[in-house]
This record gives sequence, C-alpha cells and structure tokens, in this order.
Amino acid sequence: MSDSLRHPNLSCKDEAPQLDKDQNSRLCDYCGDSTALLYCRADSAKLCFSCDREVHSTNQLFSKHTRSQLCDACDASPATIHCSTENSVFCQNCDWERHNLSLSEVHDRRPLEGFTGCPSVTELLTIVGFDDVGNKALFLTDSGDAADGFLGSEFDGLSEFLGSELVSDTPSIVSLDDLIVSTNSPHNYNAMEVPPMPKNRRAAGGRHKEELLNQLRQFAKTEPNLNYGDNNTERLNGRQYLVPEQCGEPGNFSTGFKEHGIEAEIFPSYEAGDFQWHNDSGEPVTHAFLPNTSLRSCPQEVPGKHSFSDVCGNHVNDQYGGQSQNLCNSENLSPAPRVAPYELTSQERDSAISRYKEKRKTRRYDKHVRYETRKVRAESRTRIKGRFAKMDR
DNA sequence: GTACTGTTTTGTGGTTTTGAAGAGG
DNA sequence: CCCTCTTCAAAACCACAAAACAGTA
Repeated sequence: MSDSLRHPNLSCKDEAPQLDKDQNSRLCDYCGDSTALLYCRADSAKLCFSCDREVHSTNQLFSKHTRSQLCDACDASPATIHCSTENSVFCQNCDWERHNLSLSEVHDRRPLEGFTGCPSVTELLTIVGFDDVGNKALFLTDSGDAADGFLGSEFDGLSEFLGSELVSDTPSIVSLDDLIVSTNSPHNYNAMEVPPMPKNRRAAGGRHKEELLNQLRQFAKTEPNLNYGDNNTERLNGRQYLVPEQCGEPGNFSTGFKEHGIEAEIFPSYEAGDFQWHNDSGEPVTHAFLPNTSLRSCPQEVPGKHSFSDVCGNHVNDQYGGQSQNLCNSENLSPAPRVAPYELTSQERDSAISRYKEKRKTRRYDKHVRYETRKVRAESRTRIKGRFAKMDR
C-alpha cells in the first residue's frame, strides 16, 4: 500500500493495520493459495472469491451463508465498517480499538453489509464498493492481465485507474453524534456509531483493492455470464471487452458504447434469484437488486430493535462480528473449509458485545440540555419567525 | 501555581426551509 | 414510467450569554 493512499493526517501510530505483514495470515482457508478477501461467518473461514463461489454454490443451504469482506487489520474477522480516512475495512473489534484510541482523529466511517447467495461479478463489484466504476475494471484486453481498455488515454491502465478513480475517496465530515458518543460515553464504545451513509458515495474496497480487482477479473473469465466469447463479449478493434451485466444504461459510461453502436445487454445472472441482500437487522431484503443508494443502510439504533439474527439457524449478525457454530460444518455436508482457530478473537468479540450492550443500556434518545442557564435564556429571548432577534439596547 | 484579562467557541429553542418518500392520477 | 401532491423528518437559521481557551503578570 503506497503512502499516497493514506490519509495525510494519520500519525504513525494510527497507520496501524499491518497490511504488509505476513501475507500467510491472509491466505484462503480453502485453497490455501490465493489471498483471502472474504470471510464466511458460518464456516468461520477466510476465502478468496473463487473458493467462495465454489463452496457456496454447492447447495442452497450453503448459499445462505453471510459473507463479508475480510478485516484489513486483523485479517481474521468479517469487516463491518469501512473507514475511508484510512481507506480500510475493519471488523467491529478492530474498528473499536482503532477509533477508540484515536479520538483526536475524526475518521469517516461507514457501515458495511454482508451478502448471501452467489452474486455475479458485477454484483460483487457493487458489494465491495466499486459499483460506479467497477465495470470499467473488467474491460480487459485479450491478455487479461492489464486493465488496458479501449478508453485509451481516458482509462490508461489499472494502476492509473486505481490511483485516480478508486482511491480518491476523500474523508468527509463526521456527525456530531460520533464525537459526543466518543467523549461522553464511559465505555467509549463507538464502534456502532457510524454516520449515515450519504447517497451515491463511493465506498469500500479496503486496502486490498488491487488484489480484489485481480481476483474478480480472473473470476469474470470463468463466470458463465461474463465469459469471453459468449453474448456478453464484444469485439472492438481487435480487442475483447466485457459488456457490463448490470450497468443498466450504456450511456452511463464514457466508454463510447453508443458511439460504437453497442448496447449493453441486461440479463439476469444464473443465480440472481439466489442472491440476497441483508438489512442491518440481518433480515434478507427481498429485492434481488437494489439501487446503489440502498446498498448499505445505516444501522441507526432503534429502541427495542435487536440486532442479532438467526438466518439459517446458524448465523449471527454482522453487527457483532459474531462467530457462530456452524450447523453445516457439524453435519459435514460441505467441502469443509479449513477453519482457523482464534480463541482470543472470540473473547474480544464477547467483550465488544458486552460493551455494546452496556452502552446501549445507558444510551439517551431524548434531548439533553447541557447548560440549563442557556436554555432559560433562549426561552426568554425575543424571536422573529422562530429565530433569535437582536435585542434593543 | 494562581489570578486576571481578552478572545474565541459553544449552545440554546421556535419557526421555516429543504428534501425524501409515498400515494395517486 | 412520469408527474404532481401530500406528509414527514431533519436541517438551517438567528443573537448572544456563558463556557472554554490563551496569554500575561
């Protein structure tokens, strides 16, 4: 990860996620070869995209496993928070530890959601936050190695693409609530306190964007709907290009579809009906495809609304990064992924859950007046259309 | 360390404005 | 699908005393 990708205000201490650490900690639990980018909670396994598809397309039961991006910090838990300031995705524990320790920093964090089913490459791009530019990354040459698409100077290579498009997520303002909770709560547990997701924002990806795109690119070659040579593939000037699967309007890309007389075909992926989004309470969202703006909901806490789910009887919601017993594993129904043991992580998770519950008990939903004298004064002040008016002296 | 002074920032509430979402034609 | 209308919630606005902060003796 280059320094240019880091937030300029980050101190050395806060640059934490040891992303250059031993890559073995991020190897796929299933193939043991590729870099793991996803985490399946039900299987307690880290998986690359290819193995994820292989494992979870086995049967309908496995396809219900909720998967998330792998935490950039610990490489061992499902990510539930995307910090655009650090350009990383974090699990609940790492998010809490990092953003609790760096109260002086104001980081722009957003909730991430898991997914189930067997989403297509395009859908995966959307899930990991490349929804607006993701398809560009799949415009491949015959070599398939470089993202040297037909955009020419406009889109000259993956690295430039990464530098200009994907990593330009600038930090934005964090909510006041985020700061208040951080400073006032006796527990300082603000992992759940993420500001609302603005619309049309570019998100996620994390610090493994390049590997992520590489895997998806390889994945795209094998995916039935995105295979070279089939209906999705068009040839232009001797090059092969993938016609976006879900991009909807060909004109959205400045790639010259219309100019070249190409109409992007919109067709359902073969597993589209099997692909489900989950809302923040872990319940499946019925829409097969949601607009970009709805992809990540903001888990605002609602009194009385519990956050645990029991999907498929063996899942725990993303909010806690919970690790559940795997019914499927216990019955040995699937090609069992290698499971990495982490007792400590489990303890940390329990600790985080208890912190969360404790904080939730003491949370105030009503308005709190800090200075009663100011309140008294404001009530007695003269107003014009509700606004304070100047006093005649 | 304490006291004082000057400057900057914060917080307060009623009304209006703004924007999102839903209903209906 | 598009447009209009309605409803609702949240943000914005205002002035200024109080709080917070910085500097000095």
